[in-house]
Amino acid sequence: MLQQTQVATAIPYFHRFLSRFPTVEALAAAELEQVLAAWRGLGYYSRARNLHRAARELGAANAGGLPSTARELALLPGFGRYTAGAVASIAFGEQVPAVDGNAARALSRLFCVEGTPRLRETALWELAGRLCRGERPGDLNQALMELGALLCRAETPLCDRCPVRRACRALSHGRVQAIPPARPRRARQSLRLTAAVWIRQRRVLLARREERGLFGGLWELPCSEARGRPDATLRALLGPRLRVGRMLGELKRTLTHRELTLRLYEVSGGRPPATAAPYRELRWVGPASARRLAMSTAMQLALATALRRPLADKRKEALSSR
DNA sequence: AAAACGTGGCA
DNA sequence: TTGCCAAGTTT
Repeated sequence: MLQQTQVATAIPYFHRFLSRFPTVEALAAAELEQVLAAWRGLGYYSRARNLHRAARELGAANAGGLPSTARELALLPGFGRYTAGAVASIAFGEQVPAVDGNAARALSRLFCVEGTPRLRETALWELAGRLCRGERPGDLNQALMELGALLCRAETPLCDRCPVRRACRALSHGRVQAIPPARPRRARQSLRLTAAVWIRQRRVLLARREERGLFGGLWELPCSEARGRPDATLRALLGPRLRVGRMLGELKRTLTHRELTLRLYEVSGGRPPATAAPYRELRWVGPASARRLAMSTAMQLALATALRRPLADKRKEALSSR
């Protein structure tokens, strides 16, 4: 949960998740859909899919027990170098580094680490590897991350209060602001989606995405990329005899690499197909059940519009209904 | 190995 | 409002 996510954001999810899946066995026994539902709104859903896979591998291999070395941990899905190092050092006391974004920034400044991204990466892990060879490698690793998060911050570092300011090479060289360099960001691609709002007997038609890529495994209003007229787009998805009515609303949402625009159209007509590629499943869902399904925040907002939930702040409402 | 992958907080 | 980043990993 902490991968690319601030601690404060993850905490409530963490508690709910652990009460829902208290053990590796419980997680392994659960359906992916339930795991994704518990992850709903947290983002980067591949983490939930990987964690679920890891639980199943562990259950099969050693009765749910975790391996205790970074080397073995790194074999599990979702465990990269950082996570494997963090678990090994913090939970098992292994003398291995764990360099997250915060630690990387703090180390970069302390030792004036510069150069190409690749060289810096190597240097940072090397430095962290030396530092963690003490009695409490887990504490060292956490202290480094904490230093980066609380004091050696990206925009406004608090060098006045830094306990290692006398050792900081970036500070003595006047390069604190220049290190580390901001990483280049790619421009966002716009993704325009046309979505079907098909309501029948108080239920809305939802679709489950395939388990990969954007929003993989999550439920949503059936939609596809807008090419040409909305009626043509939606008939290609749900059948040629579909009746496409008025537009019910539009939703814009910014993701890291996407500018998402979702246009909602009222549709009706006959019965939907058994399946609609590339979806894995179609299902009629009542509003109460919809609120419990695995769904992105974007789609929660869209659904709130589609079902015409009253109230100005649909965003807050959608989020609080988890 | 560059690009994709969500969402929220903060200045 | 906009940009940047967050206890990164996968393909």
